[in-house]
Amino acid sequence: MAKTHKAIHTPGLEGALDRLEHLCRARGQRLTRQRRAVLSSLLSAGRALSAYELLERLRPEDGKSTPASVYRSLDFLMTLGVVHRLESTRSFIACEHPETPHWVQFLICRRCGQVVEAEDERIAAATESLGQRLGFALDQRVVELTGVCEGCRGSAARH
Amino acid sequence: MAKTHKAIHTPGLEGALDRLEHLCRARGQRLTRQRRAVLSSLLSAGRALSAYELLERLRPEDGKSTPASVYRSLDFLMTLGVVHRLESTRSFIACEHPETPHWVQFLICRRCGQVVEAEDERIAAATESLGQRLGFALDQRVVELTGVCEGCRGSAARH
DNA sequence: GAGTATTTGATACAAAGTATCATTAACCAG
DNA sequence: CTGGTTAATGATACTTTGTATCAAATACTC
Repeated sequence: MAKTHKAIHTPGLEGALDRLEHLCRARGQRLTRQRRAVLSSLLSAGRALSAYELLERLRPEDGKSTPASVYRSLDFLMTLGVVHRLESTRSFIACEHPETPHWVQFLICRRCGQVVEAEDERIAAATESLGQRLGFALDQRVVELTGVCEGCRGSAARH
Repeated sequence: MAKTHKAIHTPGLEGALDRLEHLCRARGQRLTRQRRAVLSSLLSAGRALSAYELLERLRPEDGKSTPASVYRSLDFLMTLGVVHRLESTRSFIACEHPETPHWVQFLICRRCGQVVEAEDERIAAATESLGQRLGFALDQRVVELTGVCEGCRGSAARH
C-alpha cells in the first residue's frame, strides 16, 4: 500500500519519547506522565502550539492539567533541549534534532504557520563573533525569521 | 563646569522628535501628542520598557493614557522604524539609528538589562541567504542575543 | 514495597495585549 | 485662524499569556 495518506502514527514519536527517557535518566531527572504527554502532544501536533492550545489538547486525556503545570513541563523540556519556545509567536515547538546541543534558527511562514528549524553555521559564527566584538558572553540566541514560504507564495498568488 | 553629572536633557531627544515629525509628514501620518510622548519617554528612559512601565511613566504627564492607547502608539512608532520591540523580553526600545531602513540585532545583558542595537552585515547576509535557501521570502527578522556584558562580568565577579 | 524528595493540582492572581464605539483633536483648505 | 473631515484617542471591558503558593500525589532509590 502506497504511503499516500497522512501517517496516523506520528513518525519518530516513539524515538523521541525514548530519547526523553534517556535524557532524564542521564541527568537524574524524573520522567513524569505529564512531561511525556506534553512532548507527545507537541510532536503529534506537528506545528507550534501556544501553551493554552497545548492545554486544550491535553485535557481530554488528562483532565487535571492546568496552565501552571503545562508551563512547568514546557520549561523542563526546554532545559533538556527537546522543546523550543518561539518568542515572536509566543508558542512552543518540539525540537527536530535534539541529538546535538545546538543553536538553532527558526523560519516561520506567516501564511500557513509552518516552522522550519535550521542550524546554520554562518549565522552561528556571525552571532558569536558579534557578541565577542561587543563584549557579550552570550548564553541565549533568538533567531526567528518570518516571511512567506515557497508553497504559500506559489499557491495563493495574491490574496 | 565639567560634565560629571548625568545630563538632565536627554541628548538627541530633540533631534529624534524632529525626525519623527519629518517621518510623519513625509508619509502623511499624524503626529499626535501621545505619539511624541511615547517616543520621548522611551528615549529618556534610555533602556527597554514594557508597555505597562511606559504607561506608568506617561500617567503623571497625561493621566488619560490607557494600555490600548500606548500599544497603538508603539505600533505606529514601530511601523516608522523609530521604536523596536524586543520579543524575548516583551519590551520596547527607541531605535538608536533610525536614519536608514535596516535589519538590526540586539544584544541584551541579562544582568544589567543594557540593550545594544547592532547592524551586522554578516548576520544580515547569512539570514537572508538562509531564507533563500529554504524558500522563504523574509519580511521580519528577530535576532536577540542574550548574555552578560563586559561591565557586568568585570564588576560582580561571581554572584 | 516503603521512604523521600520532587512534581503536580488547585486556586488565585499578575502581566501583556486587544476589541469596540463614542468623543476628540490633528491637519488641510480656505 | 477658523472650520470641516478623518484619523486617533478615551473609556470600558475583555482575552491571552504566564506565575505564586502550598497541600496532596507520585516517580525513583533502596
